[in-house]
Amino acid sequence: MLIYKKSYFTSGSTITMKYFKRKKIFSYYSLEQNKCFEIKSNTLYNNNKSSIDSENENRVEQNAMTTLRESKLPVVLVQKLNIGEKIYADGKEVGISVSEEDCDTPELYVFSSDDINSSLNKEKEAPELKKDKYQCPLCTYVTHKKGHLNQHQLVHSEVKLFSCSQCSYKSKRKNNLKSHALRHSSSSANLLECVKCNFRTTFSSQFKKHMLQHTSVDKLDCEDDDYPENSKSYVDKQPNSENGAKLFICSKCAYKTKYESIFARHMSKRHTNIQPLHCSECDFVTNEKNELECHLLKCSERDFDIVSKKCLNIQTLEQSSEDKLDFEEDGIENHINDTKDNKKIFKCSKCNFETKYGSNLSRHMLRHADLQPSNEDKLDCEENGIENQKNDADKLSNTKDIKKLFQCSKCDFETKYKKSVDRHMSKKHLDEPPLHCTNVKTFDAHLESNHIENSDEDSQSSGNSKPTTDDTQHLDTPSGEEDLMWHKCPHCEFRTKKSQYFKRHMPKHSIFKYKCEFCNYKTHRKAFFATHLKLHEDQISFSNSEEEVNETLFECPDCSFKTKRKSAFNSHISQHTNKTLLSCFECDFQTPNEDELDSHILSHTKTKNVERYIPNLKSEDDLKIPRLKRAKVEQVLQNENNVIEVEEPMSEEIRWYDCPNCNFKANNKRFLDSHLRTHFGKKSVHECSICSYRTVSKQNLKVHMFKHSDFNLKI
DNA sequence: GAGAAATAAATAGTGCCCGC
DNA sequence: GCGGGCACTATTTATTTCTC
Repeated sequence: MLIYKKSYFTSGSTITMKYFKRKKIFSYYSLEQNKCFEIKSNTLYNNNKSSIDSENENRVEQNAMTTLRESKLPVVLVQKLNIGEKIYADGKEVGISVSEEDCDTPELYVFSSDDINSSLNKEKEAPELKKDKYQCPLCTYVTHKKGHLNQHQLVHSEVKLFSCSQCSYKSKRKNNLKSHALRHSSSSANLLECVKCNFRTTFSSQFKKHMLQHTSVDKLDCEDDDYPENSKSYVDKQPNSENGAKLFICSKCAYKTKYESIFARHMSKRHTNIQPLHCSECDFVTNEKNELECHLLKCSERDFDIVSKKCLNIQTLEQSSEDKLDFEEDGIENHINDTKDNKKIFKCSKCNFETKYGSNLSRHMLRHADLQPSNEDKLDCEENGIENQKNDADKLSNTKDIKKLFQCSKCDFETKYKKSVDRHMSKKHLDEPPLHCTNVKTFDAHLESNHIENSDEDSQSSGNSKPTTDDTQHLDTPSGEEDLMWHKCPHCEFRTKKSQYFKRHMPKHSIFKYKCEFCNYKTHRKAFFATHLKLHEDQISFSNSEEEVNETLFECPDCSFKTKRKSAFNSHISQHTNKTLLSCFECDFQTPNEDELDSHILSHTKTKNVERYIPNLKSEDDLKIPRLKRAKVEQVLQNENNVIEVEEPMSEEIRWYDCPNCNFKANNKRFLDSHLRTHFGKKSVHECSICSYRTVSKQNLKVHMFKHSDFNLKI
């Protein structure tokens, strides 16, 4: 998915602008207008993968230049970055170094000019709301110091200029890199050890936090009193010399300066017992009057913000009618309580699992990654996924009632498990007649005829529709009693007091009208589908390309990436593995997996001459060709003529191994296992001896085997 | 398998100080 | 007095560990 990136630097008076190949637009941030701009490029790349040639690239630059100039925006292209190059603007060094990684992308350009400088000058005034107050143009951050604003604006930049020399860590800020560097330092000088327990850390903040656990801890904030008792009182002026220049050296600390006035200020600020100024609102103390004034202003604003934000939260809850609608369905009271208490609930998008800890949710999600769900569970997950998407859109996903129960539609039975409801239904209500509408034979038939086919997703999704007379006369309670009766879905745990919401829900159990071509997502609502399609924006942008589309859905075992294109999948996988992609000589097929390449090449070998693959045989290592091809080469070498048509590999006698998770077929079990690792990662696969079930988890296999034992018992 | 807490690490806000 | 940088620290996020 394309991310709308913007980078903004004030320290170097430069602006970075990124070119998005797929969208064919330039994106940059305008200081003058305080917003991001997109500029379309007139030059279209070919669909061929290697089409970004230098000629096209230059044309894109020229077009961008022209567009920029015509737009009269304060940006002029200086140059495209190359690795290791310094950046100059109008003959002057701009003063920003860009890491090699960022330079290495052809999409990154740097712009600077006098216009920008003038804009920056304006920027000095523009964000200044009033004296000593600066606001970030990209967010709501406000500070009273320009330096802090500069530092803050690194948050909006993606460039990490400070790299750790010992690992891959990069930081936007030098001081954070310094903190990080302590991780690599094993010297005891940086290690803080608790004298009352075995706790050790290199972080002073964590050390202090730890020490608070020892209730009898002594005063910790005593840095200012740390001077040795036997140290003599400071000497006001202690001139010394360094390289011939006079130096004023502080006897109380390591400070030294060649300026007498500055030395005097240092001594007065750092080593004199002047009366500190206290904030009346908090514990803040300072020696400087202007600092106190600055703090007081901030302190009062902070209190106001806290109050206003709380009010805003409640107001927001009450404002949106659509939100209100969903609150009713999901439990508005719990939502409000959770919001007020600021208790975050992490919910699994594939099942009903909920936890207060994000880490536990991450761990739980591994279960879904390990095992392919059964059809029934898959449906449940999809439905929950739809609900969650809806809730995400309404920012309610984390605020639903923790005790979400499955309820019997015919009695008060409730349980946490859907299967328990099914079991309950089969035992308790199997003989009972189905729910009847007053006007139709069966409840389901009634729903189908009156509430599914006639439903209009678009109008419902807008939230403006009102229940028809037909709706209310059937499912609602008599006039005036609507809010007293729950409408319970017979297929799931959903229930609502509003017939219109019930009507909107029921089509979920009908045939899904909208099916995503990029993943398994299905929905009956057009609005949801449109929202979902945004997840595949990048893939959609390629929908008209000539790239071959595979019907199989490829899912990354390491993240949530999904795609129908094997090439895209392999390209993505290589990001995790950092492996070099192996290319097929015959087509554009690429894979980091040698076995998979072998398997793929079989599709070409039907009528191909081996010489095409191995034009000049040397040694196997030198050739670095897949094993399968090497085997074929050996056959060729045994032939006297050294030129032979490759044997037909697609023989009917070959046994094919089908992947249970996709349409992949292999004529070699090893290839299938290799392929299965694309579903399960690099873990070993455990197979069921009775059926085709396969999993990477030994424990899962054990659980699975109970199914067969259960089956045997029934027999 | 999951709840809960501890620990580690990254990130960002800000007080403080210094050079000019 | 201003701008910039450093250092401290609170907060957030990720990982590990203990326990049931």
